Formats: sequence, structure tokens, C-alpha cells
Amino acid sequence: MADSSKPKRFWLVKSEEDVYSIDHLEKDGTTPWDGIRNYEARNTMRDLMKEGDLVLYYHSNASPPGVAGLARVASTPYPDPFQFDSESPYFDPKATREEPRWFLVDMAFVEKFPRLVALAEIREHPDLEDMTLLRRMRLSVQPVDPAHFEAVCAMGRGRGGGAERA
DNA sequence: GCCAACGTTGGC
DNA sequence: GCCAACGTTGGC
Repeated sequence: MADSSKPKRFWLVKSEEDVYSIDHLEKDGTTPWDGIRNYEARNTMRDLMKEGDLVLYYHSNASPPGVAGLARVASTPYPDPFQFDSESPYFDPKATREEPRWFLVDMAFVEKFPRLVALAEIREHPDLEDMTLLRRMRLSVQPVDPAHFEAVCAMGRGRGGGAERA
């Protein structure tokens, strides 16, 4: 009920560019963020993400890798259907419909940045040295500090290295 | 509950 | 394709 008064949280998700890029997401509009098989990433989607939260969309296995734009959390959490599908690479024999193990949310396209914010630029930005992206290389769903979120968006919308201040 | 082996992620 | 980082599994 009073949800709209709560401060928004920000997140980052990784997707392999050649598997599911931000252009795919723009075309689809909304997609289930399935196939996540890491407990910390699952807990973030299941327990922490709220509909409407904004998400940095990161292209991994890309050249160069980096943040390509924004998505938005577009559902409440629900069980990842592939955990029940024995034909799927994401099948989990220990998961049951009564007690699912893996949860996901839907992601909706918001915007593609005019320019990619490359991982190398993020590394070089003095205000971003504590960003989870740089500290937890293999975590594919992760929180983003609001100040870090704003800095990355500013870089993506054209204000280069972030050296200037308002 | 420790920890070595193993498998995967993901930059380069 | 290589390999470092690091999460997960399983023996004990």
C-alpha cells in the first residue's frame, strides 16, 4: 500500500551479449530472468527486488564488456519453470513444485544508452572503485549503490569519464 | 565442518 | 583459447 513512499533500490544484471543482449530485450519488451543458478543471485531476486526497481543491464562476454542500458523489475518473484524441466540445462532434480529451489523475476526494457559504459571505464572511475561489479566478478545479479547507479547512467547518457561535477 | 577437487564465469 | 577467480560439491 505505502510502497511508493519507499526508496527505490538499484540492481545490476549480467547477460551474455550474444545470448540475450539489450536489443533482444527491447524487441521482447519483457522477459523472465531465468536460468540463474547461484544462491546469492536467487536471494536477491526472491527477497529484495521490487517491481519498478531500475536495473543496469550489463553485457558480459562482449567486446568490450559493459553496461548497455537500463531495465526494470517487472514482476513479483515466482519459481523458475526450467528447474522442473528434465530436458532443460537448468533442470534441478532436487527442486519440487511444492518446494521450488530457484526463483526469478521478469525484466522489462527501459532504455539503451547512447554509448556503452565499458567495464574498463568503470574501473578507472574513482567514484566507482567500490562498485560490487568490480569486487564480485562472478555475481550475475547484484545490488548497486544509488550514487554508483547515477554515475553509470550519466556516463551512458554521454557525459564521458564523469570528471565534471554539477 | 573442513577443505581439496571440480566446474563455471567471464575478462582478455 | 587461456586462465584466474571463485562458488559448489562431496569425501572424510
